[in-house]
Amino acid sequence: MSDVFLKTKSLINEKIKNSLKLVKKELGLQTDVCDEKIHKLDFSIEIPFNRSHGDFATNAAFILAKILKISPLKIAKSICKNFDLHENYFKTCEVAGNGFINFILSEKFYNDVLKNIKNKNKNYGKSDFYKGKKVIVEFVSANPTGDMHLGNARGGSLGDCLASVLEATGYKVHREFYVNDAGNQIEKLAQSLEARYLQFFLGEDSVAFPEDGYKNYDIISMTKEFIRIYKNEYVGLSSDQRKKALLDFALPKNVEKMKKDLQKYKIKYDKWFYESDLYKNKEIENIIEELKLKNSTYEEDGVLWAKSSIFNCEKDKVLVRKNGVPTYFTADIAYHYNKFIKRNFDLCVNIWGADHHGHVARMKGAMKALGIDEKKLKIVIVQIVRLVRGNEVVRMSKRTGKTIGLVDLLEEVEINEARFMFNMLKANTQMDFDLDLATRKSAENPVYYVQYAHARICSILKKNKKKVDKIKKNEHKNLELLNSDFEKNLIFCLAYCTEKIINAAKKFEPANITRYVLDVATLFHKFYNHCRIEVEDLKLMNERLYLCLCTKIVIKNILNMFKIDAPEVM
RNA sequence: GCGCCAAUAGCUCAGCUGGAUAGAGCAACUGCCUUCUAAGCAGUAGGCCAGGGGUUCGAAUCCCUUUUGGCGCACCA
Repeated sequence: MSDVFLKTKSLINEKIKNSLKLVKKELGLQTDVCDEKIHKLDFSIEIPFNRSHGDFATNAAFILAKILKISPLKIAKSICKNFDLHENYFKTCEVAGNGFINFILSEKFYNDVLKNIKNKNKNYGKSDFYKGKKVIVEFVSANPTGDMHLGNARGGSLGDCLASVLEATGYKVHREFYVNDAGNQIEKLAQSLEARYLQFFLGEDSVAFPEDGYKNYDIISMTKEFIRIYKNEYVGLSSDQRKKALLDFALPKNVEKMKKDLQKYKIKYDKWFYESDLYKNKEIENIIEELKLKNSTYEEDGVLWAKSSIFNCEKDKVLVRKNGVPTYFTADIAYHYNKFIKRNFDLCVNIWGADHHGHVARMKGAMKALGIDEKKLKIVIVQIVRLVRGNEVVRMSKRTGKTIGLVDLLEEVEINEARFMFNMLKANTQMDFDLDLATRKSAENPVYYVQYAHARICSILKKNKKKVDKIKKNEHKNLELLNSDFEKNLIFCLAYCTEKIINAAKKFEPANITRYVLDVATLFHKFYNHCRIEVEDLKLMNERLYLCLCTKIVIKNILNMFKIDAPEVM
């Protein structure tokens, strides 16, 4: 059974178009005038802000007025008169003063919505909108040179939830972490490790620490671990041998740590893609050749430059340095070429921190230069996040004294809250993560609000288990008793779950879903407070239990999608 | 200086491809537990959608401009 809500919307479009022959005749026009233009139209079907206007409203008359050059009001009246209301979800079709056309839905609509939810159960909300297209979502991709920061925590929660949203709309989703284990910053890491290693044996003063090296504590403890095993056997060897040994030791450990830390956020990747493989497989060499062939580069003073005109950036960018080492940009181009051409993804989604936004245009430019449709590369920019306790900005971890990072956050906040809070706001909104709020176990904390609704439902369903079991088995035909605004509003809200998820996927905004599930919880709490479920009228009681059951399915599906617990008891 | 992103209630934010009287949560004030979970509900109050122009039947939304903030502008990643 297809989604009732989506079906209803497309029915409105269809039926309006069907009515147009009669409408035109009535208005004294040729019946086929402007047919071609009209055929292409997609009228906007909206849920009116003020629901007393109706359940759906369309601006069709305004759009048609422009084309047919007749007043919207006249057109709207005629459409309403000729709109076929029979045997479907519409009860009435009315014209508002200015030309909007409002529809009120019939019992059958509400009936079918609940039936649909019950039947689809765990699959309710999912669709095949994107029909199995392959998408790769690359997120976090932090440098393996130190701890992950708060931005990574936000990007991680967001990327993982976004991936789930895309999955729910029929995409075949691949989650990936790009490990920058090559290039400049790794050389820097090697030099830092080497310096610490030599300092240990030769004394701090006799070995200079690289000026822009990594000074953090991890480097020292990592070196110490290395020394515990290999002692001083690398002191006398060549620098290259020493650095290689140190890197071979440290990098896998760093990557392992990142894996473990991200798992605490319930994030699991399908693949950890190593930049170094691009070098090993000569993909970087190849991409340079490819770009040269496409005439998007030029050489000057031993440096290979990307032409700004082609790469869509202000200045020309370096692809290969004077010393022969390709830049990060070049590796990234090769990486994306790999995603699109070698692995054949239909869509690549990257979650980047706001500090990388300057990279967006030229990356898209690079795709264009390679003949890849740049629209297939979607880059979601995540704005910075600050940690706040009340009015105070929190910078340091109490325990470690260092900048608070991805792991530190989970020492204060539960994973449920972290995932929920990070997905409350649009990616592009700067965010203050309020520790006070997130740790508060009260109504102000939105996670609890939603979970509480779920637990409440579970409690009442459990109490009436026998009845509920029957409801699950039986076919419900008439739900005419669920006729209060509280009940109808709730059902209506449950109805557009699938559309919400599709829209969230279209806009790459999982936050839309977080807010949606909050709406569901709100409407449930209202319903619960106004409509007693355990009433004497058994027929009514059954219908209300049925509504509870369906609400539970929706809330649970969404919390599951975001890997947030849906407790049965609170 | 150039570029990207933003500016909506006291605070944090929604507001779809332009649509009807600009919404929610928090904070403030008032009420509701002998009845299914009060981690809940009902109500009151709160706005020149940063300022100014334009586009049209219609603008918080689109275009231009000014102001303010965040972030970028490496042979770093």
